[in-house]
Amino acid sequence: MRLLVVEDEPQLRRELVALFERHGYLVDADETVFDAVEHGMSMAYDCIVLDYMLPDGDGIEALTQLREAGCPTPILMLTVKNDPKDRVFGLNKGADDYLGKPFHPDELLARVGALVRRTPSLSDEEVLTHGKATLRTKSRSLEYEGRTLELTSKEFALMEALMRHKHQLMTRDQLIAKVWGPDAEVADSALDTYIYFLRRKCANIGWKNAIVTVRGRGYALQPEGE
Amino acid sequence: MRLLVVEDEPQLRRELVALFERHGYLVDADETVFDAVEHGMSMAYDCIVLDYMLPDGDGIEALTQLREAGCPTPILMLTVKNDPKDRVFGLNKGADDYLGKPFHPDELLARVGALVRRTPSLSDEEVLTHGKATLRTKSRSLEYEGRTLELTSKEFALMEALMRHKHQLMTRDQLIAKVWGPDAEVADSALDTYIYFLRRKCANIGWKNAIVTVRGRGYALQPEGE
DNA sequence: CTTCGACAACCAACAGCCTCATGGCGTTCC
DNA sequence: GGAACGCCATGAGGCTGTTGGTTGTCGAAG
Repeated sequence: MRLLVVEDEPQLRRELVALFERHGYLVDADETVFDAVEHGMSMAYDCIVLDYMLPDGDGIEALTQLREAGCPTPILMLTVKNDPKDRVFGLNKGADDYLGKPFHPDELLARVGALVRRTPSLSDEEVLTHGKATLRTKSRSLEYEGRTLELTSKEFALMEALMRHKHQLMTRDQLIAKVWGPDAEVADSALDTYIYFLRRKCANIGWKNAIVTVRGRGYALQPEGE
Repeated sequence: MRLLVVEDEPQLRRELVALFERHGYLVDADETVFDAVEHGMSMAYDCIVLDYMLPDGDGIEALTQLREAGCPTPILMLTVKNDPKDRVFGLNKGADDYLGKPFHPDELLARVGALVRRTPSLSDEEVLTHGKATLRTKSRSLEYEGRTLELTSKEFALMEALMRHKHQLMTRDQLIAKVWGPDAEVADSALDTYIYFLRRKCANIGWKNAIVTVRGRGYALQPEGE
C-alpha cells in the first residue's frame, strides 16, 4: 500500500512518514506542489496526504492540477485552515477528505484507511476465503489445498458473488444481477453454463461439490469449505 | 443520485431530507436500524447518511450489519459522539466518513458529494466530450454528429484515456498503463491494433483523423474536436 | 540532391479464448 | 406420466492480442 505525503515542514513530515510506515505503508514524501503533481500523476499511490501550505504554492493548487490532469488517487487535505468554509472549499475542489491540524494520529490513520479501503487498488490483493478455498481478486485465481487455477472474468464474478455471501443462499436472479449487472438481459441458462464451468474447474483442483444446488431456490457454496 | 438518510429525530430528519432534496438528491428516510439494513442492502443508494443513536440500536450496529452483508454503498456517520476515539472506531468499522454534530450543512453536502463523486454509480452516466464527439461511459458508446456506435471494452478504455487527457499527448507507455493496467505484459503492437480499430470506427461515423500520431512520442486526440 | 538503412507506425490476417444461446438429457416433484 | 427444473455438450460469434508484411519518415552517407 503506497502513500505520498506532501508536507514541507521537516519535523511534521518525518512524523507522518514514521507514523504511516509503522502501520505498514510504503511512504514517499514531497515538499513542493511541483513534485507532488509530478509524482501524483504516476498513478503509483493508493492515497495522497496533502498539506495546505507549501513553499511554491498552496495545496489547493496541487489538488486542482492533479484533478484536472485526471489523477484518480484519493486525496486527504491536512491543514491548519480548518473553518467549515475551508473544508467545503477543499472538498468541492476534489479532495476526498479534509482533516484539520492539530489532528489525532489515529484519526488520520483511520481516515486514510477508509479512503484506501474504498478505492479499488491495484497494489492490494483482496483475498476471500471459504474453508480450504482461497479466491484472490487481483489474479482472479482460486486455490484449494495448494492447487491453483485461474478463472475467467465471468467465472470469477460468479465465485466472488457466492463467496461474499457464504452461508447464504443466492437466488438465480441475485446471481445474475451480481455477475451481469442489475439490468442485464441474458438468458437464464447463461448462469447454468457458468455454474457448470465453475464446478468443473473446482473439481479439477480437488474441490468436490463446491457449489450446492437448492432446487427451486438457487445456489450456495458448500456449507463447510471441506 | 439517491440517498438514504437514517435519523430518528423527526425535526432533524426533515431538515436533512429538505437539505439534500434542495440540492438535487432523491432522498429516502428511515428511523430504525432494521429498516436501514433492509433498505441499504437494496443497492439502490449512492450514499447512506447514518445517525448514531437509533431507537432499536446504535448506528454502528447498522453499519456492521451492512458491511458484513457485503453492502458496498459509502456510509457517512453523523453523530454527537465526536471524540477522536469515536471517529476512529466508526471509520474502522467500515464508515467512509464521520461528521460530528452540530455540523455545518454545507460541509455535510460537500462530504456526501465527495463520497458520491468517488463511487462509480450505476445511476449516473458520466459523459466525456471533445468537440463534436461524446463518449458515454455507461453504454460505452461514442457519438459524433448524431451518429453513434458502440465500443468494445479495450477500445473504450483507450478512447477514455485519450479523452481524459485531451490537449495532452499520451505516450505509448502511458496509454498501455491506462488500458491494460500499470504492470501489464502485452506486446507494444497491441496498442497499434486498438488505435487502428478506433480510427476505423471513428471514420465510420464521420470523425476523420480523430487520433493524431506524434511520431516517436505518442498519440493525442485531434486538437479541435472538429 | 539522391539514396539508403533504420525505425516507427500502420494494417491485414489469424488463432485462441470468452461468452452465451440452443437443445438434448437426466432428475425431481406433483 | 408429465411438467418443471437443472445439467451438460456443442457451436457460433465476438473480443483480444500476436505475427508479419507494408508504408512512411528521418537522418546520414554518397
